[in-house]
Amino acid sequence: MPPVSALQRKLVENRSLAAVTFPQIAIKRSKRKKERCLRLTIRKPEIIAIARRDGKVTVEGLVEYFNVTPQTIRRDLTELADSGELERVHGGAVLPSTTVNIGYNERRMLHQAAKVDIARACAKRIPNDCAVFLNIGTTTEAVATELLHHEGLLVVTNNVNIAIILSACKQIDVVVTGGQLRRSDGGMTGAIAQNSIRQFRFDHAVIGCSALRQNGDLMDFDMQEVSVSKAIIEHSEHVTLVADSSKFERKAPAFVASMHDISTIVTDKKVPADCETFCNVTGTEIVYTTD
Amino acid sequence: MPPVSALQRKLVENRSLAAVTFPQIAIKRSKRKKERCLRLTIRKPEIIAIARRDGKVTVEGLVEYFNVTPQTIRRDLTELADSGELERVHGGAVLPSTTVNIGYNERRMLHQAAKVDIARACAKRIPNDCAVFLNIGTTTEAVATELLHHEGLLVVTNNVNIAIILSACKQIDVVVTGGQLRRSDGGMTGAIAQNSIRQFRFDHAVIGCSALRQNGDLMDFDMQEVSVSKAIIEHSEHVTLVADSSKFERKAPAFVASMHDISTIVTDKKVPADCETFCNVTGTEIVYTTD
DNA sequence: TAAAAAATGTTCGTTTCTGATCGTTTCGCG
DNA sequence: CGCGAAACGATCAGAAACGAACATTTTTTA
Repeated sequence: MPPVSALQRKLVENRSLAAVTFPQIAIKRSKRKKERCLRLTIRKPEIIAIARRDGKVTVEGLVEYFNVTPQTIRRDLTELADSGELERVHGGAVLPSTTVNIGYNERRMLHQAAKVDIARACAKRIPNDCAVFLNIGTTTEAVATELLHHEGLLVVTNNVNIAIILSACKQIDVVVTGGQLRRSDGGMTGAIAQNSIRQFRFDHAVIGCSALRQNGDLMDFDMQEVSVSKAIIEHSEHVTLVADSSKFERKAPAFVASMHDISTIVTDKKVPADCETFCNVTGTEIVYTTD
Repeated sequence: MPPVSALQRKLVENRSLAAVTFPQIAIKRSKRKKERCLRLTIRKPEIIAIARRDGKVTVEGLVEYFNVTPQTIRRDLTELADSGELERVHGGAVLPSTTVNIGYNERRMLHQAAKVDIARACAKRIPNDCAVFLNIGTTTEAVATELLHHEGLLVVTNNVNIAIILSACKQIDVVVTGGQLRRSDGGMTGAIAQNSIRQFRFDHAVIGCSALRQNGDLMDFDMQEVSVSKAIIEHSEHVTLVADSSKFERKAPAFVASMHDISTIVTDKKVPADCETFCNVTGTEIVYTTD
């Protein structure tokens, strides 16, 4: 028996030989490889069901259950992982529940330094003993952290993360609006949230947005959030927009509010000239953290 | 056919030869080795789930649970700590202090074993595809963890911890009632909570209580919570009380409900004779976890 | 019915994980 | 404060799992 290295060489030779002799075959091969043909096996739905029930599946267990070889199960799991329905691990697969939280944590890190600066500047402008609303968003979460040393605040929020952050502080009364919980960012929206907001009048509201257009319009990705933001603005005396400069370059589909509604913008870099002009017209104060 | 060991030896020889001949390659190799590649183990998600449920995990306990060596568990915990999902302590790991209230964590440990059993029994009796309410309480939180693998649930809760626990699961819609946030246990009460509850009709409600009197009256420490519980009972078809046996010996001032209102009690030890008699009268089913 | 395609089984080299060992650090107790 | 025990981290060999290529079986389709 020849050593393996010789075998490998031989295999390589054979392959290249085939390619040379029958190029059409080689082409077919590569084509088939490129086509991501997903196999429709009877096992897949059942595998997912088992994974949902148990939180995980093992190759070994599925081999026994379906009475097929491990290789077949691996193929199934690999494809389920490719399509994002499961997460592959050594020896099996698990539900991909963790991925959501990780995504949010990473997003939270983005522009972290700028956000902290913005949050600090924003918190400094909020006095003690008043009623504040904090909206969804990573920047508003940063504001919550900076508010921890204020006194006599009543903070209302529709962000479950903010609720947790502020629950550490005895000096602050926290009210949660309630509503449909959004996994991606811990936000609560919907009719319940709006109804709760309508029962208050806020001295200060701190809101974020997904994007800020040149003409000063606040835009967002989520329609649900729009109606909540509108309710907030309606019931607040002073509205502060916290937005790091990355928001100037982004686009988002849903109109939330115009600059008329905003009392103060806190940001880290020079806003676009058009937007600044608009702020002058509407009397919106611009606060830069870099001062 | 050469034995595998011979093959491996040959490979090793080749590698070390390469290392001698081209030292720069050896350096590359070692660099690559230093890169922390995270292992994809099937245990990690389960470890996190256990940590969320119990507030902590021990190396010893996990060794027994997974039937692997302490070294392997340590590796898992180290990596979970590196990625920030747990916090490493001597002998095990705990939830990161940011996610959960510290004093509350300790209370969560109390009667943990009984609570998990009760939660499991309770979750087993809740079908898929229905509307469920989960009230304040450490035992109801344990129920939430056990519900993670249900499908098609709408869960409404006035407990911010439960909202966080369930937000990990894509299969479950979570609605938060909102209300005044209580620092001590993450509960939300008050008019907002009650109003939200009134907008639903629940197939199942899971509630806890601070104490259970001999005559079957459910008692609580907090007046605020009483009106919320009343609203829950009013709007639920099936009400399950989860109460570990320590509740039988406690006293609490506020009357929440009588046994008439409860469909099922899930508990770990024999309820007092008087109470049992009362359950027979009211038709309340008693489920013991020790069965 | 035969060819083609898909699914499954088989083999083999490679990667990754696990358990064992050893030296070091931390914890608990006197 | 010091000591012993337990827990810890690094390292390495062996084992298990893995993926790629190929062979075989089953299903589809022309």
